Amino acid sequence: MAPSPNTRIQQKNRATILDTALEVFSANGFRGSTLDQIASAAGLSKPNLLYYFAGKEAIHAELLTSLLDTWLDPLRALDANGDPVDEITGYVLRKLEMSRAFPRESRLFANEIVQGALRMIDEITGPLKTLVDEKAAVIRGWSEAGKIADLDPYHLIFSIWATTQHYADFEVQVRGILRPEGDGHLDDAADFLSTLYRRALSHG
Amino acid sequence: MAPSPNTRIQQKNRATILDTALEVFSANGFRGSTLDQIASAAGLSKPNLLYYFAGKEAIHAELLTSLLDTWLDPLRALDANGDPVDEITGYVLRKLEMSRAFPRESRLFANEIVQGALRMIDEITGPLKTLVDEKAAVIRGWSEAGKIADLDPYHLIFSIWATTQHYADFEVQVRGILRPEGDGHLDDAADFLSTLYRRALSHG
DNA sequence: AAATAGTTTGACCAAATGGTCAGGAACACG
DNA sequence: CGTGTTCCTGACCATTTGGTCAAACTATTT
Repeated sequence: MAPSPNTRIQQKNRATILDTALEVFSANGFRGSTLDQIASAAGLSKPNLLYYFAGKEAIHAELLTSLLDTWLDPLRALDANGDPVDEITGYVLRKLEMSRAFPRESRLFANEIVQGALRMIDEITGPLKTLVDEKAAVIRGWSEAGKIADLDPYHLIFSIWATTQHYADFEVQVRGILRPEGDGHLDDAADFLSTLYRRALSHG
Repeated sequence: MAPSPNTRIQQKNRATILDTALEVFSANGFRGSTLDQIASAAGLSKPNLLYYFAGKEAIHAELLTSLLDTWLDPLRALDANGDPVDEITGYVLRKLEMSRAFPRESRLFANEIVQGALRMIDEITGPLKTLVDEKAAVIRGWSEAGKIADLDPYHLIFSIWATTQHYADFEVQVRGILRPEGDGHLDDAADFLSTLYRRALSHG
């Protein structure tokens, strides 16, 4: 089990391990990553790594649970009292910024969910579903009040997840086709997506 | 190496192996799948499996190359001479049907691309990019002729890939939130997506 | 039926991998 | 300084896994 004290060394090494593990897991998936790989990339020996974490699963689990919260912040910020179209396009842009700033986190989740989300299913059917249900109700309210076009709110949210996370999860493909330098293509994506949703949501 | 003859037994067993391997690889990723797993699921012994294929990589490679072609058919069918909005929404719906009919293929690719597409990078920067460039030019032509709204054609194509494949790749998440029985939610997705793109593309 | 070609398997192997453990090194503190 | 605690490591282990091989078995052909 994890050591009880919380010294400077503990904090530093645990942080290093988690950051390195995020790098490795997001690039290779859980089974594609090895403890040796994580340990050596973190500049630690394998036994030392296992001094800080109970095992491979424990590191992975800690990453998943600690990062999911941050991942959902953009949706939480969707404000029922704001301007409907601005709120939704704002959500789109915040989510896209997450893909720019935290591509590793996005791929960590993508790896997990594509393979059946064995280790996340409770989070999905629990807190995630609750949050989505709540925000979907808000969006449905806007539709029914005639403030935005009539679109299924759940599928709207799915489409926002899909289009924004695509730039992180499928980055290699995007880069292979656009051949961009740096991440300027994400600015184009921001233009495209805000136009797409603005046009689709606004009443003609 | 693979045996040269092409007997009935060969055809049957190779087909069985490929189908089983698709099942296993798409559910667990390359490194998450084992030869024993594939062999026993296919009802064969491991050495017998390796009588038909040179190795794990060979099976995986054959799946990737042989399925990519089918995967791109919907985009190939986009017709420069058709009605622009109908062509694009038709493409969206064909792609969504692929997610319904071939979710395993979708997840096979998703697994691969999320992890850097090491084994597919040539296909991406080659044939795939060529096809996308060609169709993007068609769409750009429609924009410039004022037949559809002015939207970046590359990001439009990315958004179509993202939104449609989402239902296959992230199926667990979609099901966790919608809790649908069967695949009726894909009909709702079809409605949603055709409305979304129709509204965004149409003028006025 | 004999000969040939094609198919299947049990036994085996080397490498990789997650994990353990006893002891040593570094550190904190009275 | 001495002592207890925290941190780190080399050596080791069991299991898994991709792959091999010789031998046996089953078609197919002549």
